[in-house]
Amino acid sequence: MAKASEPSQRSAGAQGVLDAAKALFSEQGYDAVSIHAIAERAGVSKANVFHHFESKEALYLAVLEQACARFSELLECQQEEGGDVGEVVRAFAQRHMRLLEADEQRAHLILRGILTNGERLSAGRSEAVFAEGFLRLVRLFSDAGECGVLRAGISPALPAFLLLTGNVLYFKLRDRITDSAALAPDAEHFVSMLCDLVLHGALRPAVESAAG
Amino acid sequence: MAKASEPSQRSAGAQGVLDAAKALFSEQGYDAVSIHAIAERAGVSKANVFHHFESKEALYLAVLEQACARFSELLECQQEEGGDVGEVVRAFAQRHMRLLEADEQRAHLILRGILTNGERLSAGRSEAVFAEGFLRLVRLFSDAGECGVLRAGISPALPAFLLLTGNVLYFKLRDRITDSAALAPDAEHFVSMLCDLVLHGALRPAVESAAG
DNA sequence: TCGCCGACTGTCCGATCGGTCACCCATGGC
DNA sequence: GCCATGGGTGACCGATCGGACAGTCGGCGA
Repeated sequence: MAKASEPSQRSAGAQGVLDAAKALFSEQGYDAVSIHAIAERAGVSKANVFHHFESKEALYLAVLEQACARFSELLECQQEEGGDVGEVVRAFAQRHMRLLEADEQRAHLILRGILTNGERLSAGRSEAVFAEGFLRLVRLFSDAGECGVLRAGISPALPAFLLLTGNVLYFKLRDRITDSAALAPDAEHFVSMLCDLVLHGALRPAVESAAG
Repeated sequence: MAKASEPSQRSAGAQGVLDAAKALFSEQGYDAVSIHAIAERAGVSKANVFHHFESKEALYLAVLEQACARFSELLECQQEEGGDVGEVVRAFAQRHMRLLEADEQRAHLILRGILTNGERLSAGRSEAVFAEGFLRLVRLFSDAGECGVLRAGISPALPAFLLLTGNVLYFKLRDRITDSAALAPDAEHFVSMLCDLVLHGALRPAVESAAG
């Protein structure tokens, strides 16, 4: 039995099950999805699901693991080089948003793990991948703070928090706000405006205006 | 049978069921909670639950309805009087956060309805109560914008969005961030800092500095 | 050619799900 | 005394849940 051991190199059948599970879990959540539904979507028998994964929970964790792995990988592969703080932050935020949009199933899956208070199913992996991006951004602002670029009384964690959560909640809620008070025509505009506001609110005037 | 008709004046037994359901739904979600568990927690039989509520879904909606009603009521009872835009916004944000903290079960219940993409169970009521606060805040900034107080290129919806979602996500995530990059010592400090950053980022320099 | 092994399936299981039903019992107006 | 009524209950229902098991099939190395 292959079961849950090596995360790499799944057989075609196992990957099919994994893909079906990813789609269903991401849009309905753990409890609302039955093994039967996953098997049906994958075009295999229910028993086959248990052949590849030793339990429903193991399958869910495998789905989450794969989603987080790919997300972390993409987030990490590009290193921001030094330069203007504002530009680096803008680039990071845009990349983060594009990463959310690139695979909506993956994004919803990870966010679900974070937002549903880890009430069950460790999901610590989701938190880790979120924390990873968060801490990198915090460090960016923290360094800026040591150079005296931050306004007084602003914790470096706050702008980082606002940028990430702003992106995330825009991503989750955008199709339910459009009607009345429109936020932005599209995600890219939103991120641009968000960075503008946050940077202007967090950096000292001289530095910020010099930054553009 | 009383069943689901008048939202007002439940019998003691029915309210006991409602309270038990509220506690369980808020911390585990709809699917993960069984009628048996609710009945056990309320100290009544399972059949009794169906005596008071015609189905699990009706019970859930009743719980949500009561939670939203109380939240809306509290949000609405205090009218902000005119004056300094910054002060009004600060007062609103602090009140919003206190409302979240006053009843964590209620808050988690409403947020769950919003954040789990309404994948089932209308939950439109949660969205409405969220939208209510959001639109009021947007109008505030929108009026400010017409007076030329907003910086150019800033949509009035953006600072409103940031304040509300900032509060909400701080409320949901605070106990999982404390370790490394601390955001703020407590909720009140967080809201204060958040308002400072958002107002400074959204308002024109002259106005903002005059506002304190 | 045979035997092995992994992918895959049909069928069954006990548990639990949401929900129904007949019934009990205390109360109170007549 | 009597009956109507509403809160409350235990026993039970069919459906579905996650999971177990025995067995089939096809490819591959010896």
